[in-house]
Amino acid sequence: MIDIKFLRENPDIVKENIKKKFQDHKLVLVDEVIDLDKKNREAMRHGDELRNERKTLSNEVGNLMKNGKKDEAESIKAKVQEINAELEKNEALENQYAEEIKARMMKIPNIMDASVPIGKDDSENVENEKFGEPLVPTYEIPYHADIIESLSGLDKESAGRTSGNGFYYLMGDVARLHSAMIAYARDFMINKGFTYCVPPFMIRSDVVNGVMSFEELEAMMYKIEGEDLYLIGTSEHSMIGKFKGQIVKEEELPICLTSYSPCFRKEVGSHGLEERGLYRVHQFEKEEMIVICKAEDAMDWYNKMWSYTVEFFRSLDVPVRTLECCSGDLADLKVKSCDVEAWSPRQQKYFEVGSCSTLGDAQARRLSIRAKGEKGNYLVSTLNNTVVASPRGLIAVLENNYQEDGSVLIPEVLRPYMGGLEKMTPKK
RNA sequence: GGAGAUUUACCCAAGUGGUUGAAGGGGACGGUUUGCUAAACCGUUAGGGUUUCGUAAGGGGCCGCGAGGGUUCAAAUCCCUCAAUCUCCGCCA
Repeated sequence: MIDIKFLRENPDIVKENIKKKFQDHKLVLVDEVIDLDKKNREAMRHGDELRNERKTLSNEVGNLMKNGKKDEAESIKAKVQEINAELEKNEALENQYAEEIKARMMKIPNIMDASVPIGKDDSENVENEKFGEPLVPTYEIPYHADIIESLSGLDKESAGRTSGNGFYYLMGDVARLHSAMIAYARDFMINKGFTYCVPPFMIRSDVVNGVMSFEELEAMMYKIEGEDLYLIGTSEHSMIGKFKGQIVKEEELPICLTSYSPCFRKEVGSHGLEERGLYRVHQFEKEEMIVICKAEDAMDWYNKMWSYTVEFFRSLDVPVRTLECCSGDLADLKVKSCDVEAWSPRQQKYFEVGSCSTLGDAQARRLSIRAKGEKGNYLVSTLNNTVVASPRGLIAVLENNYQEDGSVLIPEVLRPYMGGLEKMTPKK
């Protein structure tokens, strides 16, 4: 959500930005908003006048009553009732304009950073940089679910019975490795100076509506029956929601938090669930990082944040690359975003394990998150990024550390979390 | 889950229908006094959103007493719904 003042003063920039995102059908929204905004301000001014008049006259009624001039008071009362009738009509108009403006503002995309590459869709995303040598082993790497099964680490059949498709039981050492990664990610971020946080795993509808659109909500969120609660799809929801309507002190910035949570997703979107694997599932666990900072520091943090994820995966001997979201693939709320992708030696290609975004002040405007500074209050910038999500991160580690004999080496940094175990070997 | 109490500014707190344009403390800040500090005294300290006038400095208007509705000529004050906090009971890891 961009600033309506900015739109008022720079309609051409807003339109140019829409064109760069190949959303030409939204161009008309800009002029509509300008027109509605004008009408709305007119209505507001009229309403203010009426309210002012009512206040003055009501006070007069009080004075007249005190002095026993009942008849005069009655005639003024009648006058105020007329004003109220008009005010009611006018307020309906004010509300209508405000709603129509908001509906359009929600659809107008955030102004992208100048560095975002122009492209129509995800096929035109741009590889920024590779980290680590993408190894092509001389032996075949099995499908990740088969690796996990060979290590007696997976039971999808039982999960199917208890919960249905998209769920899984992780078992034994593999389950432990999964938890080890999350725990290591937590400590990794704490060492970067982030504050660790375990947030609520359910949030109310007003928070959900603040962090995502209705369409996204329908596609992702599980609702608790009979309660005003949703299971979170990522801890970003509760972590950013934490600051909804708040004014933080400038000296507290930047706020750097790292949070653990399970994540629940309906995944009713285009891709759907995978039959066998653990790549796309209804439930996973994630270590997340969020930063709330001043606008001028946002780009520095953005670069630091994705590089933390790169560093994290490199410490697990997983080759990665960063893939920048092109204009057409960039979500409307974001200023700039890139995915961190891990190398899959089986598929000989990279796959997404994390996503780093800077949203400028758009999210803060929507949720009203401000900082109190010397020159007054201002909207903060918000950023979020994945440290690691598992099982997806688990897949990357298993494939990249798979040995010819079917065993899997445990990356050194994870061994302390595995009771010193160095290697997982198939039972048979 | 049940019963009761509470929610006003940085903190405490007065305020049950009409100069509340929100009292009074505390704290903070500024000043006087002072060799310095403290004390005392004086002063300042209600924000936030938005709109409008003005080149600007600045001045108006509207909203704002947990949130949202309602009653009324008029709401911090009366009514309803919701949320949070505290106490007790129940239940439970």
